[in-house]
Amino acid sequence: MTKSEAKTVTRINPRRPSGAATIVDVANRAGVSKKTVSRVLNSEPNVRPETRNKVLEAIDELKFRRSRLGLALAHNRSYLIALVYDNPSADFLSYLQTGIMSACKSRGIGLYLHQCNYESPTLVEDMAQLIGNTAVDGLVLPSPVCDQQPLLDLLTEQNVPYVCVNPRDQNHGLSVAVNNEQSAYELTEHLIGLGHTRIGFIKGHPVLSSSDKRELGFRRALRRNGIALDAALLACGTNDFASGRAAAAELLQLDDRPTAIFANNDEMAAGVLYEAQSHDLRVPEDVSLIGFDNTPFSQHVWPRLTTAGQPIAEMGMTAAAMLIDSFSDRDDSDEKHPEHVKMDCEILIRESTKSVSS
Amino acid sequence: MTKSEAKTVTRINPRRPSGAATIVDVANRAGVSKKTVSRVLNSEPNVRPETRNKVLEAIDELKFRRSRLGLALAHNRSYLIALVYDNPSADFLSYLQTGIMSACKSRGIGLYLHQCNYESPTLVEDMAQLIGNTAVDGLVLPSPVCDQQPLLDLLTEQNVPYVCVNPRDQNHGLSVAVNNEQSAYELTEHLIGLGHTRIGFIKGHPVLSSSDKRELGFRRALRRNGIALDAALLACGTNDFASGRAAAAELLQLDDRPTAIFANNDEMAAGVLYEAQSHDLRVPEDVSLIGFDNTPFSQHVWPRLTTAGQPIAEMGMTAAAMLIDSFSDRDDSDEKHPEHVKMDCEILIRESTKSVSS
DNA sequence: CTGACAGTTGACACCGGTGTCAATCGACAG
DNA sequence: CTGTCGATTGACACCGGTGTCAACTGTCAG
Repeated sequence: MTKSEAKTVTRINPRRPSGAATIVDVANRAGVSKKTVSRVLNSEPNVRPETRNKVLEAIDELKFRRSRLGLALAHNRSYLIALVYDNPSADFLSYLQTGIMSACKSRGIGLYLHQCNYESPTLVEDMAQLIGNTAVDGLVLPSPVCDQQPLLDLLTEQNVPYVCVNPRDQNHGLSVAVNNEQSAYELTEHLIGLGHTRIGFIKGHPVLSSSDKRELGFRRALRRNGIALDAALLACGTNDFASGRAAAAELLQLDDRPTAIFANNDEMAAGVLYEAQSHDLRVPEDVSLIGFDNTPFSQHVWPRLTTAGQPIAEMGMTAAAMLIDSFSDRDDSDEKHPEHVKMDCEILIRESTKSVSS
Repeated sequence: MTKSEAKTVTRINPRRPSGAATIVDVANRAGVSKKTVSRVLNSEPNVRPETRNKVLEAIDELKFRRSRLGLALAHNRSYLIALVYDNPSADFLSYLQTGIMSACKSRGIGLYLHQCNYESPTLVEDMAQLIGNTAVDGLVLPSPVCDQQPLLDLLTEQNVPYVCVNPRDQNHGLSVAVNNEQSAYELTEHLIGLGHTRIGFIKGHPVLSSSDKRELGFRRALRRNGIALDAALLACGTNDFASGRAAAAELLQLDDRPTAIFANNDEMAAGVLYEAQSHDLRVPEDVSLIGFDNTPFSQHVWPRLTTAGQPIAEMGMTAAAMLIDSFSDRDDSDEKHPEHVKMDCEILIRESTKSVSS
């Protein structure tokens, strides 16, 4: 039966370039078929314990590791999710990545990175390429990328799952968001509780939904405490240091200077602090200061900034977990995950705020 | 010729789940074989212009995009490189990623992210899994991951290309590094030029090679200017804010206080500044201060810190370009890339340093 | 002794591309 | 008219896994 024997030995694999063993090597070594090895790898039932052991031994001896490529091709999915970001702060990005990767790791999924420009006309085309070429299984979209409707339309059309992080609105997909409005409200309440009534507010970058929401929280706190909003105390910024400085210069030279300033984020608060200190105004003695984000700056500067911190890593982890679980077959299908998760910021009262002494 | 016609139609593909067209769809549409489509995709010669156009049309009509999975399987490479990092600062990571991705993009390579713990006993095993499962084509290893010899041994044994960023030593692989020693030398020279002779130095984290190198540069500058090293002015730190504060507390309470402090990095310099300011010492009037890294903190604090900035994004771009080009087939093989690239930091003289006035 | 049936295993096609090799075609020299 | 040769094209195997289905085994009831 030389003929049938020749058929059984499917192929003698001359060691692939990488030198790693394949499922065929394992099959030959264990004296079984590819399919049986596959059964063992996937813990399928109906494999005789004796056979299973032979296969496991072979796997061990050859240091076999299943290739994600073969798996991917067979299942027509890449076992990869992509983080598509535009230009978040380095700290946000770093924590978010850590969170995402921790969720990925326990689920055997890899993380693919893609930087884009949210206002580029080629954004949709870029993403179509990413989906077409790389066949990522899903996307994590932090603000402001997740607010680009044409992009979301594409994903919906192509049936690619995604999860938004801090989106402007909750759309049909999944989302994880932080309660910006409430946190800004609480920070403002803190200032009011210290006796401040003339509070300057520096708006954030208009494209970020967090800017609107924080301003809403600020306004609600004033309203709730019967403090009229003075338009002169409202300055515009773009979340960067320079715009914070400029806004501060404007606010601090008013005849009736605010006794406290709430900047939409820590980086602008840094600008305020810089502007104040370089004009010999002391924080918090002359002016109290509040930021948002709990950046390293806010923790390291003197005085440390009162601010609010998002649970960024946790958001990343939750977002990735929701995303992956949404397209993975799961047995416990009764256990429904929520589609929209809202998290609270941590309010951090520090030395940059103080009661009005005058 | 019904027979040969039937043979030409290889298979009718009932649209894959993702809905995307495959090379077979294109082939059928254009009335040619898979192989011919492949030829057009790869710009191979010897395809009749007429045929090429038919194929291009079909590609266009079907919005066909070549799957990286098929490519990967056929070539036994993943068209992915991995960035394996432990715990760099968020800013470093963010800029590095941007640089790497820009080099990747123009070469059609994707970026895979992997966070690890450089001192974990499972580091090597983790990496073996990454290589075995994901089959990444190469690795970018920033310090201190690139200083783990067992890991490098594994990569060498498995023949996986890698590039080190800021390694302790230049080994057989590729590397991109910044001239830490020289930059620290120049910063110290700057202080000496301002008349400082009692200069405190706060060492960095011992596991990072940059710490040693910066200290060497500091010492060389003293030596070169005939200033004896006072052991009391040498403090230990671990590159974080708290250790910078602690070291500053130690240095600033000396009877013969240093007139300047050189902290191994900006975050520790932030600690020094905090400690000084909270004890009513003014920077730079009472003590000059130097950091390293050009972090946002150093730019945003008042006074802004004199520091040195690494060209991080450029380093990332160069590293990724070297790595990818090292394993990509290139026609212009005469054009040799260097294997070890050294870059210079930008020395940034700002307000935190001032001549000794006393 | 026979048939039904669950447990176990393997042959084969398939996923989406590329590499190899042979077949076909047309032009041109002998 | 025939042979040679380069240009063009397609059939087929392969990369590393999984899904489908049929075949084979052994046990047990009828």
